[in-house]
Amino acid sequence: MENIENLAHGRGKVIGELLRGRELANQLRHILNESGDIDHNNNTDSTTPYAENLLKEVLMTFTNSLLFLNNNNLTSDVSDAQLAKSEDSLESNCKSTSIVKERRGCYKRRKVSQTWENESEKPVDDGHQWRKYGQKKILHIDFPRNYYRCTHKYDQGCKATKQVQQIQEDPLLHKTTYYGHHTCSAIQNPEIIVDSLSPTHHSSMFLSFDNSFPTPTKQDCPFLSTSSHPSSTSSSVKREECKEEIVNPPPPPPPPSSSHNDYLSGLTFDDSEKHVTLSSTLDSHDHLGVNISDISYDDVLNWPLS
DNA sequence: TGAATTTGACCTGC
DNA sequence: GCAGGTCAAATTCA
Repeated sequence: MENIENLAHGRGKVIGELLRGRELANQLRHILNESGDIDHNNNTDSTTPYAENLLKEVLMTFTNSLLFLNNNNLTSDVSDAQLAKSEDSLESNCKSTSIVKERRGCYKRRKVSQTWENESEKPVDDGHQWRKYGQKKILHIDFPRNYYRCTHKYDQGCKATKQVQQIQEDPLLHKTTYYGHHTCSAIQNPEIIVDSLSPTHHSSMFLSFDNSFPTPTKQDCPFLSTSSHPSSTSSSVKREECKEEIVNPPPPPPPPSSSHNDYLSGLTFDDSEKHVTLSSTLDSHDHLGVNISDISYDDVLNWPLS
């Protein structure tokens, strides 16, 4: 038992380090972008493709490592059906809304849910809008735990919540635990512009963002969806599709609206083929072949892993 | 003035 | 009975 806890703790550390590495690489990319070393629109410097490829490889290494760890980190102990069942039983206890009003606190307490965690030096902006609904002092922990729910809990019935806890051993670190998945269709500022069709970069994907690091506002853009829709060539259309599909945030639990759940067991990029191949631990039909023109490279790089 | 946060009370699971 | 999760009134903020 203790070994398991140690393993989990060690993996958390590794994930934290990888996240930091990816973050630093992103910062480097941002700096290069600002200095003009990587100019996707006016790329005449012969060193630029090399630097860019290096950055891509670094970021890909971090991402793949995180994916691998994350794939083993998801704690979906209970099926959606079981969750629904338990929720139904709880709902049945709340007879009517009038009673609920009288019985303050008649709520669905989360018993076991699908969770995933993230540690970062500061609370991460995962692109979703959260509203704080509680703060609690936890036993033997100096720092209070903050409770957040999705802003669209009531207007869209989004059940996603998260808890943010400063880590006692390292107060600079914040551990964010996510519960449930977003069913709302609102994501902030997913300014993803896909420029994969650049004639001078037929084997690369180029992206630019209106938003600047470290705001990871596109994390939940679900390139893991089956992308059954026709490929889009317009970046604005791409953004809309992202908004439409954020009901399926990648690493987290399987979305209810998708027949293709996204517990990845593997992910490979093939620039020459412009394809991202996603392997799922689920049924064979869940193996996804997704045209890269539908997927932004940085969607992968900014997943809320761990 | 509406939205977000704070905070004590309430409720559930163990 | 205790600890933790959620509610909702009060308060603060933009």
